[in-house]
Amino acid sequence: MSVRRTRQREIVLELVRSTMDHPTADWVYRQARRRLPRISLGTVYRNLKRLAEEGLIREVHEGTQGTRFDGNTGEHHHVRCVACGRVNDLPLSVDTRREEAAARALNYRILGHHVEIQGLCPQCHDVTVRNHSHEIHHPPSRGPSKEHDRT
Amino acid sequence: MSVRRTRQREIVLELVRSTMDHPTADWVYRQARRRLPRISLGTVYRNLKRLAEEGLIREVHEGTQGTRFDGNTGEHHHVRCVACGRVNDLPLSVDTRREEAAARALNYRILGHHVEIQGLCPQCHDVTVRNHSHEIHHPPSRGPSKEHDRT
DNA sequence: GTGGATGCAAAGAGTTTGCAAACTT
DNA sequence: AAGTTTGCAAACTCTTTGCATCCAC
Repeated sequence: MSVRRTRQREIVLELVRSTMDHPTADWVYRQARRRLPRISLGTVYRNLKRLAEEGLIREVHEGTQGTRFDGNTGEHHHVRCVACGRVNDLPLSVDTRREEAAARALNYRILGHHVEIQGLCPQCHDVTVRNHSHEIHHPPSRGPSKEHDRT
Repeated sequence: MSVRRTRQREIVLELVRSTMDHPTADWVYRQARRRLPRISLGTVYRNLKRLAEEGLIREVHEGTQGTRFDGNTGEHHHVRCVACGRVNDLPLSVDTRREEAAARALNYRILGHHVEIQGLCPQCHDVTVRNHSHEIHHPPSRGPSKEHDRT
């Protein structure tokens, strides 16, 4: 019933909090293995899920490249690169009162909201321009290029 | 190169447009089979993907229960039930200019935005209340109850 | 006729889970 | 000692793909 403090749990939390890159489970796994070579992917998933349930980290869905995790649990929103899947924080807040009123009118009980801006990150934009692609305004829904790996 | 008009493509598009329920690929498949018993799930996926690329329908991600499709391509936002995954449209628009300015400051090229309100739909709210669960404010990230199937 | 689209089955991601052993309290 | 958590591997879900056949143009 109670939460136990294990090295794996500690490392997973530390890693998610260590970066603003909204890492995927796999990234956390690969990093964690550098400090705890025997850690398993299943354990990483279990810890991520639990930490999110406890509210210590946040899950970020949207995009098809798998769930991402966010160590910043304060109120903020996201920009997502439609090409590589990268996510960055946006500190400002939006007024969603009208949406929430509309949702209430549908008899929803409102719990929260999330704003996501979609775009091309600097790197992907450069690539697109360099290839003088015609697809700037119709980028593929699944990222063609792997995300520029930051470690 | 050119798009061919096939019965499968027609039916998939019709089905996605026929409902405001933001169906999953599987729902479209099950419905389509009633009219075209030999249609395959692969074909449904291929058509959904293509129709989305062509802009005739829209993909809605977020939530872990798989991608959903939206026949309404006009500007609007969504409420999602965190318990059953159901999605409804919200007609109003939000002012995201400040977010977009922030994204631009990060050198993103902005392509669009999406606002999602999270909540409990009427049915799931009722269930939660009836069970006097303690989890109203911490609902599980993966829906426990299957979405109330509307055919 | 020709190239795109389909059905089928197999393969791929990403994520979850059962179980015995290991560890936390 | 009691009960959690782990590692491992198998299982699952959702989605994509290879390929021979089929069909729209």
